[in-house]
Amino acid sequence: MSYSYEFPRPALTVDCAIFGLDKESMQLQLMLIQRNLPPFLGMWALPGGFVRMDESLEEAARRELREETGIDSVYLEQLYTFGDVGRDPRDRIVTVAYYALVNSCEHSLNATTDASEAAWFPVTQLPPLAFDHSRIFEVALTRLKGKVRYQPIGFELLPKKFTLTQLQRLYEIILGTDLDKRNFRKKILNMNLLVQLDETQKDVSHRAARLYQFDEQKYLQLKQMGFNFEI
Amino acid sequence: MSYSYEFPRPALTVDCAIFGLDKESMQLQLMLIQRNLPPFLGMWALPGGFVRMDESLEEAARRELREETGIDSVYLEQLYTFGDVGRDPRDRIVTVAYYALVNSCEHSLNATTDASEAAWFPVTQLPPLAFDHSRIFEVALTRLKGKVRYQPIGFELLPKKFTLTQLQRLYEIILGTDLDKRNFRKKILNMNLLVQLDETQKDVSHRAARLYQFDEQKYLQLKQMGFNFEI
DNA sequence: CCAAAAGTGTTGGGACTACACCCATGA
DNA sequence: TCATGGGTGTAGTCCCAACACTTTTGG
Repeated sequence: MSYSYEFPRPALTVDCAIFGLDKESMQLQLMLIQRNLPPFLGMWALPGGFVRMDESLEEAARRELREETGIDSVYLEQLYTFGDVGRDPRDRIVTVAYYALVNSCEHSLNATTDASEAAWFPVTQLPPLAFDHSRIFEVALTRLKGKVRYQPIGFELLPKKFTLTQLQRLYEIILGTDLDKRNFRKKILNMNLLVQLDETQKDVSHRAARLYQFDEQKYLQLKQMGFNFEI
Repeated sequence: MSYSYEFPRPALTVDCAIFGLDKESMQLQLMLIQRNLPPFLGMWALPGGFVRMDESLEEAARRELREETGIDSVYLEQLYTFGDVGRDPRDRIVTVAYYALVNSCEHSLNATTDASEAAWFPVTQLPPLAFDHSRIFEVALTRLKGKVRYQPIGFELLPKKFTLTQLQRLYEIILGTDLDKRNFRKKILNMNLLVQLDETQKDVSHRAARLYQFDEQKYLQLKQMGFNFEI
């Protein structure tokens, strides 16, 4: 192993695949920004940018998220690092991809401060993406589909208080299958991870559903005792 | 997003956590090399090195594996990218960590061509490691323990032909639990992923066990039909 | 009173766990 | 013949899937 300065260095960026859930259409959505610089000028891309020398990778991802979309403090997890030689036409650029889950699609976009256009797209109708960002998105979606089954990260896509039907719909959307209502409720309630609130839905024109909240503390306790979350 | 050359660049390396299985002791082992350059001169470290401009990350990992340990064509998977600011005392260095599974501890070391010392250590008795390599190892071991349950990667640690008892021991070692012999055999054979060979063990001083082989083709077929491997 | 979603139990089948003895082989 | 691991079946339990009707609320 030799010293670093003997070698030319690839540039290093972070990119974020940000997932949200649209309440109306109950569709999974991805946030994209429209590029205002070449290459791929005018095309849509994952938010991202160069890693600075004085910040960790996750710090860089959070900073870019904030700067480009106004999103702050969300679930964020490293996804994969993409470093094929030709993935950027100008230069050798390696990108550390993250994925993020946010719980209110509408809210976030108002906070956008950056000049570049940011918008949500249903994951089933994405525009062509710059660089290898389609590939990154696919890996992110696959990871989300896989992880949601054995880690309680789905809650990150819902508001703090939610109904069991919303939770079930969420899983149906992500997993792409229908779930039995009674079995789903039995299973999820038996886990003892949800606290039932003394509140109900408002403004619905039918019987209002009970609201629930995810109990992270209890989950951490149970996990240490060997409990396994599984949908 | 701006152009890359406006920014100073972190250096980029790859590091490999290489797991093997010692047949005699039936212990999980990690391959380390002894550093012959500062920093951490003389300490043990994961094999690794700088990523070149004309090779992908996985190519870099395979090249370092070959150069430093003589290991060629093994199961290799990207693990995680470590980029905390202070992880290298000299310079900002981001490393893309991989983990590898090899199926014959003994064999591999003879092929070592590099000057640096390479050796296997039981994962339960590792020496202090350079940089944040202990942390990388921990993440790798956690990943291995998690993944081995729902993906048939355990076979990568065994020779092509193996006995059911060897396979069971492997799982017991990695998962850290005892498994029931009859239940284990029923389960694994019911998956129809193993082909029974017309061969038996040699050179054992007791009844020789049947040899089996993992059928990758069948696994890929079954996976596409929605089959889920699970131990 | 109608529409729309909320909420609720039971049963059968399949999978998993626990468990103990005989067999083949080489020394 | 003995020591060592190889190889095998059954019964009880638990979990999961399948399945349909009544309740509440607002319009």
